[in-house]
Amino acid sequence: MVDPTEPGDGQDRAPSRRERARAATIDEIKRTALGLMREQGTTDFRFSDIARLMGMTAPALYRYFADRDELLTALIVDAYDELGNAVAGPRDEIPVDDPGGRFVAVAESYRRWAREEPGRFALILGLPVPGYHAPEEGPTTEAAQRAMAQLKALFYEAAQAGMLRPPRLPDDGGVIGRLLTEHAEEKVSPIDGPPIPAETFQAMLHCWACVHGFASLEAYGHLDWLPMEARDAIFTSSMRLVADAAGLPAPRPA
Amino acid sequence: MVDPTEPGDGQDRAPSRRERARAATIDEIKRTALGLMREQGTTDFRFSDIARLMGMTAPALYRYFADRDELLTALIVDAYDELGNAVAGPRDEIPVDDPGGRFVAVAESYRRWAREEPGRFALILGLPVPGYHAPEEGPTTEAAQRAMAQLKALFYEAAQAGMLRPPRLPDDGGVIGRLLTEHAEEKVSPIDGPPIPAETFQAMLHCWACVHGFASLEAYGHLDWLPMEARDAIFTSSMRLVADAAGLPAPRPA
DNA sequence: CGTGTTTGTTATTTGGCGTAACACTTCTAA
DNA sequence: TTAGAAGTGTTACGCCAAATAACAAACACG
Repeated sequence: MVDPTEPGDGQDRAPSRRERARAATIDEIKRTALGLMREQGTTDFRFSDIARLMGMTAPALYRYFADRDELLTALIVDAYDELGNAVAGPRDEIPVDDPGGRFVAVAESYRRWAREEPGRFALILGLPVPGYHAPEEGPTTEAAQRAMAQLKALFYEAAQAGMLRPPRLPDDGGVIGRLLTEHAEEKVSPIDGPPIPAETFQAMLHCWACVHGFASLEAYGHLDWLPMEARDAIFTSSMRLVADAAGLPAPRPA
Repeated sequence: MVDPTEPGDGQDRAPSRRERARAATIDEIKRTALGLMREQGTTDFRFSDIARLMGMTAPALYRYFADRDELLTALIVDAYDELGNAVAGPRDEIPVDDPGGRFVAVAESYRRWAREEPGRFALILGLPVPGYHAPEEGPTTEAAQRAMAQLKALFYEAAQAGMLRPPRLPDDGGVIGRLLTEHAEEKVSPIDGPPIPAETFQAMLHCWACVHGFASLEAYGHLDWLPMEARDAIFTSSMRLVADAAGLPAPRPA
């Protein structure tokens, strides 16, 4: 049985010795694969290399993952979750009544994660790995939504607290608002909450695009010609600007 | 001889019949590879597939490219050049005294190119293809700078024409300006022109990051859940905002 | 027309993915 | 305690693509 679902019946009993060993092996495989990705700077890795590093032979890995795609799917889900955690952690260290500061925290940790994990960043937010076919409607999309929800939550809280000015973004004749409410109502709302105003949603996308642009340019080395200090300063400056444009109050100085 | 350099001596005589045939074959190989990339949506392609589509056998391709990396390098250089042309064309259809409009034209064509050519976009602005090792200081960096220069030129012209307000970006204590002038003087200036003020350079990076963020999110399908009209409207709105923040005048209505 | 170059071929090596068949360990139940 | 089932590993193998070697045909040019 390779299928990791259905751990018995519906009940979750204490994991047996074997189950623990299996989980540990799965974890070691994933960690080894990540190590290879980091080492060679690509999303490519060889089953045989993973096995060799673990002191096993390649075919043994197929006891744990049906094929390369299944391992990749697992890595993608993990990566989304970790990116989500990476931005949620620093965000939640800033008080809720400082949404500007919370946004800057999210932006900075998004960028840091991208820079520290370019391979995994490319895995989830770049072009799919050659030959990889994502499972339809699968766990990857859910994981992506969970990660995205961390940013949404920030704006939602700010709106709830009444700390969100109307954004500065032009919406000639309310076209965007109409389109968003017509076609994508359910996507616009964060999980478990009333809808964000369309204009705020638009502002959030603007912020995300800008953060993501910096993060991906930097992750792939396209800003290497700039000294790190300058990159830091420029990034922070840009983030303050987009936060302001989105209607967030200026971050409170720490 | 596979080495494409040294076409005789320094002189460029009329290309002989054989040279023309060779150039045509090289071109066909590249076009076939691009077709495969577009078709399968990845940066991966098989030499054997290219050869089959061309009615040849795989080893014949090695007469034209020493290995997969050499073909990739050629494709990367081409892609940079075409991206540069793709943004320069629409830009130059807008009058020089409308730099805001010229920026929007650049942004829109950058985005369109990314959406239409996600594979090539990933090739140049994403994570390197598995196993690919770029030649050091090679033709790829030069091509990248040529493409980037198209955006620089826009800001340079606007500054020359005195149509550039100081950007709205905060630079506390002029840290960014100092860093830029200290460390990256030559990179800040466009080719063949006096230096752009550091604050304008910063604004340009802000614009680029935002354009690139939208473009890459969309190219890899992360905005597919939004209807195209909404994406268009939101993108345009964001571009107007960043252009304004960068000190460009509002685009003149066509 | 003969010689050397270019461009193609087929045959072969190398290396990774994935499967098959088999061996050893561990858990479970009579 | 012990037989059998389930789980985990192994070696041997088939397949496919990259890249090289050795060879054959077409072409350019004296």
